[in-house]
Amino acid sequence: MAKVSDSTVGRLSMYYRSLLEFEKNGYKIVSSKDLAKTEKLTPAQVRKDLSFFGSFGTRGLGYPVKELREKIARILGLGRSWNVALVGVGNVGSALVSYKEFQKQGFNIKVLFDNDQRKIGKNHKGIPVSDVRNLAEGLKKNRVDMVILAVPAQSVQEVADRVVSAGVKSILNFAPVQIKVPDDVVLRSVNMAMELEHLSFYLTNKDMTNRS
Amino acid sequence: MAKVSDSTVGRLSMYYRSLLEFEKNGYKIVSSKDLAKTEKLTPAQVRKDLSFFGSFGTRGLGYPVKELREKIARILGLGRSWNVALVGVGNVGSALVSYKEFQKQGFNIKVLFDNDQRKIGKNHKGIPVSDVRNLAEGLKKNRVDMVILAVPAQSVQEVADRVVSAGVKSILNFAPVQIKVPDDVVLRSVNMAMELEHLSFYLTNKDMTNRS
DNA sequence: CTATAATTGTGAAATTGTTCACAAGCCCGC
DNA sequence: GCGGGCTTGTGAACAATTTCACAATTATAG
Repeated sequence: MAKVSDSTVGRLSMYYRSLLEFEKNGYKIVSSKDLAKTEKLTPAQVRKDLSFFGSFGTRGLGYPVKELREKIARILGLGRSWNVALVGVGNVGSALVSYKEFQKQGFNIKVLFDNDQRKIGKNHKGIPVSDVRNLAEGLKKNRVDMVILAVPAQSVQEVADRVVSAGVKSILNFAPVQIKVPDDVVLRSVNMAMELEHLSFYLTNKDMTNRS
Repeated sequence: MAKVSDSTVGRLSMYYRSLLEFEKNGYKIVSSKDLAKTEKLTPAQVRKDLSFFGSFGTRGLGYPVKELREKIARILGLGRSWNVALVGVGNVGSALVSYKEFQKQGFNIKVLFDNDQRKIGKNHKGIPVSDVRNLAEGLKKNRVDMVILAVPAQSVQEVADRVVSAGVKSILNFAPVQIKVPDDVVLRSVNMAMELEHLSFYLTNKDMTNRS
């Protein structure tokens, strides 16, 4: 199978959500054109993306909604439940714990870590908070697949290093700095400040841009 | 001036942060190589990105840290203060209000909107909460430049439409759906569920990927 | 004052990602 | 069971982005 780009994976998530919507509205079949329209893409893009993983449609007709959604779910690894840990029960961390979308997709936050003695040992929204000094132990005990980092910028690299040593292979970072991990660890970053900077860039330089 | 790609703008934000760090550590000059290393890019990429906006370095030497940081700040529109409104004072919205990074960069959340009568009229972390029914009015009164949407998925398009009619030209969306806005409005989206799906994709399909 | 070492700025080449265009295949009505 | 109308799947063309490679320029040491 050919290599798949990051953007294709991102779009798969979008198709998945669109398909849920179509399904809810009673559609049995959708065309690449339908899918493209809801996501502001071209039909060719949709077909090309899907073609990396097989051929799921019927010529002359379109794609069976339910089946395609299930196929994409399987591709994205949503068929199962993942054990997630979150480090840093501050404002952002706290919001993520309550973020319904995660549980809905099978991402179960099993354990929280913090360095604040007042939080350690208690439950936060029903999830136990452990001492971040026992990170490795806690990650292993809970068979954690993914770690979300919501710690301050200055400590995030150190925490990430310890997550990596504990053998976890995928990390989602919310601190506004670029962290470094070995090649076999998958890292995604959400940098909210950067997003606002994007906006201010566009407002400041209305011309010189590539927006489609 | 040539068109500038989205990825270039994103990297400018990264350079900006790196330069702040270099400056804090007393560096007066950095090379494209130094900048590249901290962000895991190639030196050529750094130079190419900067070259879209002018030539800021000295051959044989490198870039003056302070000056380059200031130039990038100006390019990104960080020299000034922006008026920001946030709609949806739930978990995510609440976390964003306390997010220090925003104020630090000149993004001032001036007003909050919600539809919960218990919140309306009160202050939330020092910022007044208005009724979302008075959105247009509130946006105008506060001369809002950017709106952050942290409302539930099912109502986000409707709210976005009203933000657009009120004349606001840039929106940062945190709801996990793709919303539609006219071409002259800049839209960025942060979809946290999608990020975890990315991770689970990579864990599920360790091969077939393009990760650098 | 010259040679040397370093590093930028930038066309050109290479790579990656997107769109086009069309053959192949399927459904449906007659 | 044949023809018309659609829509998929995909190689090829095109577009965008990244990397290469090197001339131009500067600082510095001798």
